[in-house]
This record gives sequence, C-alpha cells and structure tokens, in this order.
Amino acid sequence: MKIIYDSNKIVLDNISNFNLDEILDCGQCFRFYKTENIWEGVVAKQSVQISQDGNRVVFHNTTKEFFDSVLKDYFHLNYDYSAVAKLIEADEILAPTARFAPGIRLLKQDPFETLISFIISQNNNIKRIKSIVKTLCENFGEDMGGYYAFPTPKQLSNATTQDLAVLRAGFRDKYILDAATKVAGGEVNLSSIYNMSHDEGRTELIKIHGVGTKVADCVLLYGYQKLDAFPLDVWMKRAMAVLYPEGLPSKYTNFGGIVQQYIFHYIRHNPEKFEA
DNA sequence: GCCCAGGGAATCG
DNA sequence: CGATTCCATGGG
Repeated sequence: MKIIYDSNKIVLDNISNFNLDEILDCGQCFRFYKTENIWEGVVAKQSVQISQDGNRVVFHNTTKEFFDSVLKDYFHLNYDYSAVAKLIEADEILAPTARFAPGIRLLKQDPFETLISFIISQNNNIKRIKSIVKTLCENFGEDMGGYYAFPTPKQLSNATTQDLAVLRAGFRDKYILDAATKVAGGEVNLSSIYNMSHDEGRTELIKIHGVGTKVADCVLLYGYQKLDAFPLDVWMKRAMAVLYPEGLPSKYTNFGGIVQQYIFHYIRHNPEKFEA
C-alpha cells in the first residue's frame, strides 16, 4: 500500500483488506452515511468524505496533518489485517466469515462518542441507533457549519431528561445523562482507561447506570482498540451457539474483537444460516 | 395487533 | 449465582 499526499486529498493506493462499505456499515460506528459513491461522516469534529474504487481509497478535502494525526489511527492502518484474514481463512469454521467480508477493519473512535452510542444501542436496531445519534448531534453538538460535532460530556450533562425527549430514545435518556454527568464530573475517567487492562476498563465503565458488560466491551473494543474485547449481543450469542458452543478457541483471544466483527457482520447478512 | 432490536436494572429464588 | 420481567420507540 502506498500513501499519496495530494494538495487537498489523500490517496491510499493498492490497499488490501480495506473495504469502506464493510468497515462503515458493520455496526461499529453510527455517524457515516453513503451518498452516491461517497461515505461522509464526522471524525474528531472534522467532516470526512471518503470514496473507494477497487484497491484505491481517496480521502477528500483533508490535509496531511489531519490524516497523519487522526485518520491513520482511526482506520487502524498500522495493523496487518491480511495476517488475521489469512489465519481465519485457514479455519474451516470461520473461513466463510472472512471470505464474505475480508475488508473489515476496526475503527478507533472517540471513547465518549462510543460510550453514548452503545448506550443508545441497547435493545435497539442499527437504523434507529443512527437516527437517534444524528438527532443527538444536531441538538446538543457544536454547529461546525453545515454539520455537527458529537456533543461533549459537558454539553450533554447540562441537558435534562426533558431536553433529551427530542431524541425519542425512550428509557435510555437517564442512562445518557448519567454517563455524561459522571464523565463530565470526573467520577468516570475515560482517559485513564487507555492504560487499563480489559477487566479494569470494564470496572470503570460499569460505574455508569445503564452500562453493563456488553456495552462496556463495545466501548473497550471500538473506543480503545482493546482487541481482546469480545462483545456478545443477541446476534453474536446466536452465532456462537452454532459456530463455537464451547466458546471462542483460545488462539483467537488476543484479537477476539476482530474475529467478533467478522462473525457479527456475517450473521447479520446471512441470518438464515443460523436459525435453530 | 404482533414481534424484535448490537441490554441492563430490579427483583426473586 | 441464574431466570424473569420491565423498560420506550419504531420498523417490519
């Protein structure tokens, strides 16, 4: 893969194991929308437009500084996914999942955004999660001129449950507020979690009312890239009952989160293969 | 009208 | 510990 820095765009040429459709539409992030051939979203308060044509990926209207300091990490470009994909394809149980979407990668998102997004995700569906997150940004995030930043803990903690009613988030209102209040007040220290183990990070996140093991694992995986996190939602439980009733083989635990993403995306698109 | 959705808290045994 | 029930809302 070669990175080409142009005046106002960055090109990733001859890239492998990278597919925008699979990365941005596999249930790990909720702020990207595709129109025509352009995926558009907001990363670190910046509007981002990306397109892909085969092995060529183009980041439009961006700078070398932003790409090197933010986007490179966001798309996990320093990680060798071909090695993981190769390993998974050699496992006859997992091979179909890797062959189905070999371009999946894990995004390194903002911890607070990931936290609130996955609180919203509980007992919900992806389409509605995206809709609620969009309304959340439009009503409580900073107006960046044509688009909105994800609200800060302070911005959200100033809201009341009545204010949050516009989200139509139902019973999750109080969970969102508790998370924002505890993070803004320092009761939950999100930046400290970077240096914590998986278990310690879980303990810290579960202090929030409305955050259990599943949401915590999603935050640890997608917000902190703790690759040993293995979130089990209703779909993953269904898939695991068929693929690995005895649990995930230990040889995968170091990067179980990536395996999880292959499996999750596969069952979402092939549910009939997992019916009881 | 019914069932379900990237769950978790509260309660009960 | 595990099992059950309730929680708001919208799409299929």
